[in-house]
Amino acid sequence: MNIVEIAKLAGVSKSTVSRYLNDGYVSEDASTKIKEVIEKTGFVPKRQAQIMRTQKTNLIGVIVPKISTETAARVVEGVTKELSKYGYEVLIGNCELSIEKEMDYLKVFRSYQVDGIIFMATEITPKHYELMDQLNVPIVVLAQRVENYPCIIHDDYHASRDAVRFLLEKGHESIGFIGVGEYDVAVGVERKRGYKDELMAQGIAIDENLIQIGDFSQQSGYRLAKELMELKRRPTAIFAVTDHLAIGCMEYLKEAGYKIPEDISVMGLGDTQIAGLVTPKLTTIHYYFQTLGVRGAKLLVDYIQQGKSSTKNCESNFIFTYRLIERDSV
Amino acid sequence: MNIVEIAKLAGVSKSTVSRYLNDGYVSEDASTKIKEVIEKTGFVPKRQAQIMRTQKTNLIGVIVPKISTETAARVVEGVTKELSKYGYEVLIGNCELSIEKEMDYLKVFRSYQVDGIIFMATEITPKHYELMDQLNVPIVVLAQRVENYPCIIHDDYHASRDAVRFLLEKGHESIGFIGVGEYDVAVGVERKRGYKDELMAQGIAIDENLIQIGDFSQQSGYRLAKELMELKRRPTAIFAVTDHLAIGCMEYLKEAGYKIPEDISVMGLGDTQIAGLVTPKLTTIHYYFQTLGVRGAKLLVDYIQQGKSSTKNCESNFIFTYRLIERDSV
DNA sequence: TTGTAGGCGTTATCAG
DNA sequence: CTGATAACGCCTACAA
Repeated sequence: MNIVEIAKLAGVSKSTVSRYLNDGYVSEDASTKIKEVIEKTGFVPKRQAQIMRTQKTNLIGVIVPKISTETAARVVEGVTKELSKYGYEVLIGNCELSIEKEMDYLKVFRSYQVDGIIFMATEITPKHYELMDQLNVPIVVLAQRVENYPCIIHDDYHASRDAVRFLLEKGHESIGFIGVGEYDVAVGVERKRGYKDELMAQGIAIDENLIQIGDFSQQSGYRLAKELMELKRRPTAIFAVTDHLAIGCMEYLKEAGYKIPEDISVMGLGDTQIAGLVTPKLTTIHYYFQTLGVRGAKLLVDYIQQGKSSTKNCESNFIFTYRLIERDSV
Repeated sequence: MNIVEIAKLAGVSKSTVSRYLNDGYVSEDASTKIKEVIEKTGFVPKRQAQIMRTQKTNLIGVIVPKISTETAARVVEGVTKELSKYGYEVLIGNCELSIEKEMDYLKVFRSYQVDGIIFMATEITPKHYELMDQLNVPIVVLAQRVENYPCIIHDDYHASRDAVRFLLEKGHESIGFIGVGEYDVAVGVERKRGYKDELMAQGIAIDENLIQIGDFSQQSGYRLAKELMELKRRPTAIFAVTDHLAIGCMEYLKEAGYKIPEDISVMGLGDTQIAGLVTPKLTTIHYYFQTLGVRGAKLLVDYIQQGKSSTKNCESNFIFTYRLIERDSV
């Protein structure tokens, strides 16, 4: 069923049907006739053909590291919600933590001629840059700072400093750190930098033994907490760079018979759902992931509406604020 | 940049380029020449034009009630993972719990001529059926039983019975029930039916006071637990139809000074991430959401490969099993 | 092995 | 206000 058949049935030309569907610059007679036929047949114009003609897909590609991750899901929630306001559809690229897949989706999205791309990144390699540069479509990067492209991120450095300062103010001087590898700049580099800088700013020497690095898993938090507590000079508080790590950390501590926060304090970062559900409730820093998604989507839409064919060198980097949530683990 | 320009630069006809891109039935001379040009220009054939010609979009529409929900995210993880194996791209329809939006996406997906639809449903209305019937595309429904269409669901009825039986076997005879409205058949109807049937099967009379119905929120669990505990004839165990409700329930119980499971037992259903993280760890029933997504995707792909233009009356309903996870709350 | 020509379903331009 | 006609970029007979 296509526009020509509708035209035939309604006894008009296909241009008239097309006009009816778009500007509506059609006589009443023709209108009612066409309307009738369309309703009877359940005709819907094909987007592919429209796209072919107009070169506007109304498609946005969204790349996420892993959709079943709470943070990614929240970001996507925000992105889709905002985008649907503007009539965009979302092509989702779930990368299952594979960098190859990120590249693949970048390419696939190009072939689908998406109007724009939201890229929730973890690690950005030179190859990413190369691809992004030849993409010719507005791109907004989320949750990771990136050179030459607009990005929206949380202020990891200051969030981390604030967390440490909070612990310091509570009287802790020996603060263990559970982090992740530096390939992830936001989580691995910035949050560690915040930790160190805050300690130094308060005149406390960095004890490298207190700095433990693992991966993102809960087990990692568990294991590193053990390391920390088996040190001769044990910390009185532990700051983990994600809630997940903090939960793993608490799991070990509870098993080992420590009372939280009496014997040792624990602090996380991110304020995922579980933070308010564990016992004791985790003191952490709230990150506005959904809002991040909303803002990222809005920014992308702005670029598209400005007719930009690339956002390279559009260095409008937004840094999101955060909020310290005091619960029961410190 | 299109196939004609490439042809011109390579000194061949556009059909040769097209062949190079597809079957590859091209002389070596031409091949190397074309390859060179494509690499230099970074040309990528446009999907829209291909689709136009081939009428195959390689697009699958996925409708979810709310993507930031852990269950939905897990299902989508499975769906996207499986679909990407077969080279499909995913258009995501995040409905933010609005039935209108479900309809909208059904329509949008039709206009994009998706090759198939995965529909993670909550409530299915006659209007849904009407739309689905005229869609002319394979549809697989997930997590909700639906007439006339293939669907994959968890065995809510038996899961619920098993949960109750477990409680019974632990010596509880007065079991409170926290449920949700019947508009959601899987969660609202089936799980309640399981509860009642198991009690009756064991010769225990149904006490309607022990059956409390609310919404899906944690607060609902909290509030209904309160109702239950203020009853004259208090239950010694509570079965909540979702983990979330169970968590809310536990929250109230702990606040009110009850010891779990000494004073009262709590059981959930779903085994979301938090279940293993709360204190005490929640005894619940594990649901395989990601696998459900995988299987749903596979089934859809099968239908597509069979060339079905509709899955109406393809009543291949799969019922997924589940697993009772015994933790510390019973 | 290659090129020519036609068409997929729209929208946009331009006369009428 | 309406209709004919030419694209959009690709694939695919068919002929050479």
